[in-house]
Amino acid sequence: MSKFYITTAIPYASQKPHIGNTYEAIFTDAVARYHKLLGDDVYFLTGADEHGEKIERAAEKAGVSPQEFVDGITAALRHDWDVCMVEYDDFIRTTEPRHKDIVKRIFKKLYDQGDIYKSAYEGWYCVPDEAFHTESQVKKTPGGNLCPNCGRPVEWLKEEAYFFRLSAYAGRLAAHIEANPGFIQPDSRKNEMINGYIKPGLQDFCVSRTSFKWGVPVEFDPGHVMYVWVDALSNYITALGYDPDRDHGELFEKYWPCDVHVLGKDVLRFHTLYWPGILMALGVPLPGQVFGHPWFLMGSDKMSKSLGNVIHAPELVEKYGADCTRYYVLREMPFARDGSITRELFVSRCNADLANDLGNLASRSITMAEKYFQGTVAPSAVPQNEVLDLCASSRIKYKDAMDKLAMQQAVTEAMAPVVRANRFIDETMPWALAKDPEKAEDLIRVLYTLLETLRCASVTLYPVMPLAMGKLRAQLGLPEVPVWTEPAPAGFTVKRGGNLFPRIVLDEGE
RNA sequence: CGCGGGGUAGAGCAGUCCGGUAGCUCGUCGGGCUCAUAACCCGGAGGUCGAAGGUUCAAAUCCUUCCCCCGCAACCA
Repeated sequence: MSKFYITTAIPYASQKPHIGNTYEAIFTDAVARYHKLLGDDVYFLTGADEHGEKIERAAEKAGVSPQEFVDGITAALRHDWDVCMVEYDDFIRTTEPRHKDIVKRIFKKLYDQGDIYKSAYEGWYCVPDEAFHTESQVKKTPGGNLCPNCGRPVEWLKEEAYFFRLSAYAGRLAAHIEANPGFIQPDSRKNEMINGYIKPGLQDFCVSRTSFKWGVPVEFDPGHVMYVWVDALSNYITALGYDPDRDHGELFEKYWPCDVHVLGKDVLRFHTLYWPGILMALGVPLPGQVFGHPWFLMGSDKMSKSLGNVIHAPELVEKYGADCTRYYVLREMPFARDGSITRELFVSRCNADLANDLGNLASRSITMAEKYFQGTVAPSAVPQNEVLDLCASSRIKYKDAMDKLAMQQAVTEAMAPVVRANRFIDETMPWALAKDPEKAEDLIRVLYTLLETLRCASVTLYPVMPLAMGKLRAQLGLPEVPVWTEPAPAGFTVKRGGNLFPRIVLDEGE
């Protein structure tokens, strides 16, 4: 049994979660459950990034304190994770003392050893937007430079700030990426990191601000609070009890280095450049893999509040259930390209795959087992045939895909035997076999094949749909929670329950 | 000449690395079956594979040029 430590990025608690944040949590949960299935000792961390200027301002606007504000957002996050069956081992909030105390000491240590130094941040500043812009970002006009966002004039400002000396680690980082092809996934993103950032030369990045207060204070320099990077990224080790000065906690010793950081492609840069830089400076081993997942598009448009096309996971869960929601997002998101979600696609996918193929296969198979054998199918010998061969080969392909985090491929593989089994019923016509007493043995083999196919699917699809697969397994007379090495049973004793996946019928106007 | 991804049947995609009768899912049309959740199974129709040129016996696939869409562009959650 090997250990497996996996994390999501910690969503920024400035607004309620949308399907993108939830997707990440579901994906990570599915990978974690897959490793539990294999028998690994899994630790799954998620949390919330609760500091920063945006939150400070959002709270002010809402008329509450920043802490009250993030309490509300984080409660919403945890609620969404819960209804989506995301079972994490720990949820870390960057406002918790256990995090802040350690982050302060990490910052101090990095400062003391010269990896963090004081300098000034200069740039074009838009006063109304309260935002800095680079030379290349501002719009140059004869009348002066303008803000790229609002079009108002910007002014050159200088702000005292601390910087992390990332440039000092560029060589080691490039070598590490070179030597570990799996470190950054997918490959297209890795190339982007190398060509876009490392080759042109890594620059030091800003780790403190004086323009807002809602953050972890830099204790040796009042007026400065930590800017996101050191604060937020450190959550992956502070949650495990990392301590820069003393012995680390038991969890850290057991689970670090992290096996996989799962995060959105938008923050891949910070996790593959900044974070390893910080870890190198601390003398802590680097994570095994950083996976930047793509995004969900609303049809072909970017999901955004201003377009008013944001989908929230709990809505889908309430209407169609956690299993369908999880199945859709995991089945529909490609490995390296953006996925698409609309109500129509959702309903179509769930009906076709879950209600028609999987649910219906379970329904017709179990019904026949009860009808022809009073629920007990015990073959004299385990049959061998094309369908069971496919179960075996799909299982191998599923595992390969899962190990590469190619979830869409894995789910498709898991479904292949289900599709084949439906055809098998038409080919063998068990209802005809049932009328001929001499064909009793054939009928047993057919039904055993069907039930065994369902069992195989209940194993591979368990990480995707834990609730429904648990129910299916109960109907098949199996323990609700499967293990990867579960042998094919000598026979089945089944009991029909309700439909696993009722067909979704859209109401008028939906 | 900024970087990356994409343009294949009504919709969504695979195939492109390693050229050889253009495939999958949904939809649609026709048929079959009756175990099942109006589900399942079989078959048909539907594509000049973004455009042009080149290499080749043969190009969605290789080369050149161009057009269009999307994302990123260094302190951005």
